[in-house]
Amino acid sequence: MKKKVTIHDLAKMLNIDSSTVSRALANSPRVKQKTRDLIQAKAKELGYSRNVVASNLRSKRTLTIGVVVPYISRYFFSTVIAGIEEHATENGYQVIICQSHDQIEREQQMIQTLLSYQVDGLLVSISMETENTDHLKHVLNQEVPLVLFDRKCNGLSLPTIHIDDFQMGYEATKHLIDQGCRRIVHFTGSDQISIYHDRKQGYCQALKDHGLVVSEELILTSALKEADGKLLAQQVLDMPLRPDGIFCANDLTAISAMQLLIEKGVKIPEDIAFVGFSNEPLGNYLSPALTSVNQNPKEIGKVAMQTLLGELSTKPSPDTDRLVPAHLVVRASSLKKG
Amino acid sequence: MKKKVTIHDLAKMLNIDSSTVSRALANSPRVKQKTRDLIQAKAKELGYSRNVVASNLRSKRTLTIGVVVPYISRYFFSTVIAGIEEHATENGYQVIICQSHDQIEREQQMIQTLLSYQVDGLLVSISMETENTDHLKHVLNQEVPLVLFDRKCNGLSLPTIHIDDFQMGYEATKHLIDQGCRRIVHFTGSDQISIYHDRKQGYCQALKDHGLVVSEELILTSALKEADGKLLAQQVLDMPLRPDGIFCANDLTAISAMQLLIEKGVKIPEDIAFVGFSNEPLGNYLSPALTSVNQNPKEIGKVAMQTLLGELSTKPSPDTDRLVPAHLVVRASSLKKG
DNA sequence: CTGTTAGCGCGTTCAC
DNA sequence: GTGAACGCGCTAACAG
Repeated sequence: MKKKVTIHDLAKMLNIDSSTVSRALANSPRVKQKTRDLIQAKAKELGYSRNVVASNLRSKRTLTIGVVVPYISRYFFSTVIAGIEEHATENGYQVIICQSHDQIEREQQMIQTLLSYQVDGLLVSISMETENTDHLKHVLNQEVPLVLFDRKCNGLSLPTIHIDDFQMGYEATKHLIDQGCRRIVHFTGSDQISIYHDRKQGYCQALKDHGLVVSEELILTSALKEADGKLLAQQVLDMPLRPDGIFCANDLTAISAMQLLIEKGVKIPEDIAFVGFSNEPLGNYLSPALTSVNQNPKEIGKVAMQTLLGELSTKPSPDTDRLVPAHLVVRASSLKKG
Repeated sequence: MKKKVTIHDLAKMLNIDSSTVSRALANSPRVKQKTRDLIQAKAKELGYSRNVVASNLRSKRTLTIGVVVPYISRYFFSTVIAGIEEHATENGYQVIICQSHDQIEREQQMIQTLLSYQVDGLLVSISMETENTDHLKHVLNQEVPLVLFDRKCNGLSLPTIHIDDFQMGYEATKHLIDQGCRRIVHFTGSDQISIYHDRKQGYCQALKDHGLVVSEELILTSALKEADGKLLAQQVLDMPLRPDGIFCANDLTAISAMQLLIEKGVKIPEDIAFVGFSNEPLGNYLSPALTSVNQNPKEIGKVAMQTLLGELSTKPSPDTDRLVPAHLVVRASSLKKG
């Protein structure tokens, strides 16, 4: 019913110029306090609301940032987004969220769309498929700040927020060793993907540091999809010499692997101890026998947004990477008694 | 580096008018195929990308819809959003997502912001606190289509997407009765909130239809926060006559209630059978003893978006509510053997 | 088929 | 302190 009220409407009613109204609404000190109050009162009275689209066009900033993640409904990502969103809102920024479905083509298209929306900055967790980085370079050419999180990008030097994957791989493995495990399997993903690469390196280093040998047949590589968990677990059960520990570099896979083990009557951690990555709230409930690496997704989101805000204000980006502290969540019932 | 290319740049280079360029890029048949091709080729060559903000200002539509949910990181909502997003993208719409944190104040503010962004439509799951609906009326006054999902709004007649809560409450309770339960507790929320009201009605009706009495002391009301689960479960254990079935009208609460029961050594379903609401992937993993109502969140998102698209094209909104089919997920291990 | 004109609503000069 | 004028990039309306 009510037509949209513009600053011109307000101006006419008060017999002043629209630019004054504009300034008053922006609380500019260049307009007398009295007229400011008057204008703001009238604005509220008429239910005026600023047309952000017009404002954006003129001011060439949208106070909007774009976020691209593989899947919004994965707990890790939705929690990262919650962190981003909270911190963004506090700083007056809006957030537009897109899913890439882990497909580079969609990722490229979404980023292009976000750019055409004139977003002020971009927060991206690149897809598993992403090897070609032309679309990311394109973003930089447009001088739009870009911060990555979770997944690092090989070719390009970009600020990236992630946990210390090497360190956590090391700690996870050390935990198993401390529990008395001597034959520890590692489920990993493509070595091209740096998070998996690094976690594996941490695993290897921990073994070496504790006088254990790194054996290739204990390192099982897969796409780490949910279904892979059961396949991998079965592979472990079929091994002639049964392993006594598993470190899985991925959350979904860890869960489904544990499922199979439990179904098959394997006692965890007595028969095989298990360390996975966190998939809260699953990790909280699923199995008290699951030790996991808590990646702190909300914190990752917060730090990512902070970093982007930094880029937004000052051009120089000194630090390339920022590590978010992660830690092992060990439950009493996940400890071997022996 | 590269400055942003505008249609004027293209126009000058090709010695034609900018409006022709505009039409060509919109693939309007009013431009000769040949010049269209020429222009589009040049556009691609120079890396032109339409300034959507300017376009929106002029065309008075943003092809953007706003979504407001209590918490983005809850599985139910993030999955609804995934459904919305998929269907929106397919139809050329962008999605902006906001969290209300279940606070009416934030909800009002977010909706106001989205309106100032000139969104073409709004999809809202109202907060638990929402009783005053002025801000929703305001949306309608602005003639912006508004569709609710999950939570219904009492005062206002608005298209709302939800499951058949009465029916599911009935089925859940009937399932317990069929398993041999005779003393069935119901965890419910505020009777003001229609989903809880309806689920409770279904519970009551099922009892009556099967010759059981509705007993007030078996109906436990709380805010249904996560922490309430444990409190409620303890209450059940403390009852002089121990119940043999529980129907919980909420996901988070169901999970934490089960947790406590399991901790206390209660055998589910042998001692007490349990039906909750789905919180996938939790429901899949947590406990094979948990029967739950699958609310089909992705489908809810899809239907919500469809409904909104309908409102977006044709003004009349005939149907006020749309029910999304839900169903009980019963696992073999959740059946009482007796 | 294409060009011309005139804004969309707001922010930013400049003068005053 | 305030107002007039202009332009952001694009598109609707009307010519021709």
